[in-house]
Amino acid sequence: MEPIKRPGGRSARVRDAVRQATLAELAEKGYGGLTVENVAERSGVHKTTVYRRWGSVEGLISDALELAREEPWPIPDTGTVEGDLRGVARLVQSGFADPEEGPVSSAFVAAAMQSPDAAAALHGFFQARHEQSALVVRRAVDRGELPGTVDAHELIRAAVAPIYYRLFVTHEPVTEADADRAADAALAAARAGVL
Amino acid sequence: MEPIKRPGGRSARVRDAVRQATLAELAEKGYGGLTVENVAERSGVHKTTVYRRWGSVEGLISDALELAREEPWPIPDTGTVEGDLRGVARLVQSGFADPEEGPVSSAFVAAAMQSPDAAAALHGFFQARHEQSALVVRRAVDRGELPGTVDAHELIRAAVAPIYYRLFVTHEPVTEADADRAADAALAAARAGVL
DNA sequence: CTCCAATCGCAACTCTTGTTGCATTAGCAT
DNA sequence: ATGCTAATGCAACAAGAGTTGCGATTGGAG
Repeated sequence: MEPIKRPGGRSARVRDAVRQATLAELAEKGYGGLTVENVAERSGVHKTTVYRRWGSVEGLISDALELAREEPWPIPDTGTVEGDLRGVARLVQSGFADPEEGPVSSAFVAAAMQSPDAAAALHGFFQARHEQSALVVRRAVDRGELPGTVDAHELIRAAVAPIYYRLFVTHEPVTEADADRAADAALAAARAGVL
Repeated sequence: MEPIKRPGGRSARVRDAVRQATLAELAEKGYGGLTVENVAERSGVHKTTVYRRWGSVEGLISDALELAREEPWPIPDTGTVEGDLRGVARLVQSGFADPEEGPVSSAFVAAAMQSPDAAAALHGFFQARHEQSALVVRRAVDRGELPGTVDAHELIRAAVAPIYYRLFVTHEPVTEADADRAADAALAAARAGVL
């Protein structure tokens, strides 16, 4: 017989405890302050077990990322592309500005830069996000606001990229106005037929 | 008398040796593989000295960043905004694709996510880059290709942001076509008066 | 109910990272 | 040349991260 998993057993409890502890630690201390040992202590799971199952800080984050991927996203539906796209951009901006959510999301990005596993997990995460966000574009095409030739994913990328650029590359402050401008610019490009 | 510096003395030699070793290590092993001890050994400087003057891996990178900031950038001059903007975007894309330069630049971004000092240094670096790149926009305005109301820095940001977004956030491959498209989209937005 | 395999807890250990006190050297001033 | 001071080298140490072998516990199968 094949090795059977024990979805409701101790393993699952341990896993949930570690995941929760990871997120709590991340929210408190950010990526730089995340330690395998701290997570172990906080979760009540022995450090050896955490090392064996997750291997490292990056492993912990990769695991947490797969959780985050499942959560649906409140895609805005304002009736116009302008409003919807701005809504998406603002969702990104406010998410990182939030003192609880921000450090966790930032940690995901940071971890992905140092671990191929985390990078793959983050790639999947954003693939899902882009897929969900594409709905905004499809609705716009249906309403005749945009030509059917628009590349939905590319439009979304252009709408949010400047926010991430400011946050993680140039380290400039990001305001709601910045989010709106990025969305508007992407939309203008799409209307011009470039995206 | 005030403490006098010794610009041509041993301190300067040590500093140069460490800087060079840092860049070499970064190019070889990337950010994750950069260690104070390795840099010390490679540079021939004792590890205690490196710890005292640079403090940590992030300190080493911050220092190297201030060097990189000085280096001028080959701003393209093709005669048209399209060409110039695409040139800037391609410069970014090819820089990160380069097996020598890429890991070093990526390390700068990674370090800035974990150290306020490195973040400040990177902020200054990009401020300088944006300033240099703005020349492309000013020329375009002079030629009448763009309205004088264009925000040069904002246009540059929009032109390169999608590249960084792909590289460091979504971890998608980045081609020359992607760079061109980002530049074109930014330009279309600027022409529409959004930037 | 009993047994068995997988998983976890535990303690001891190693290895790497970073620190500290002191001796030594190099560079600049006089 | 010579003395003074800052900077470096050195060795020993402290702290923390990660590993390993073994025994204990868990939860499912028969």
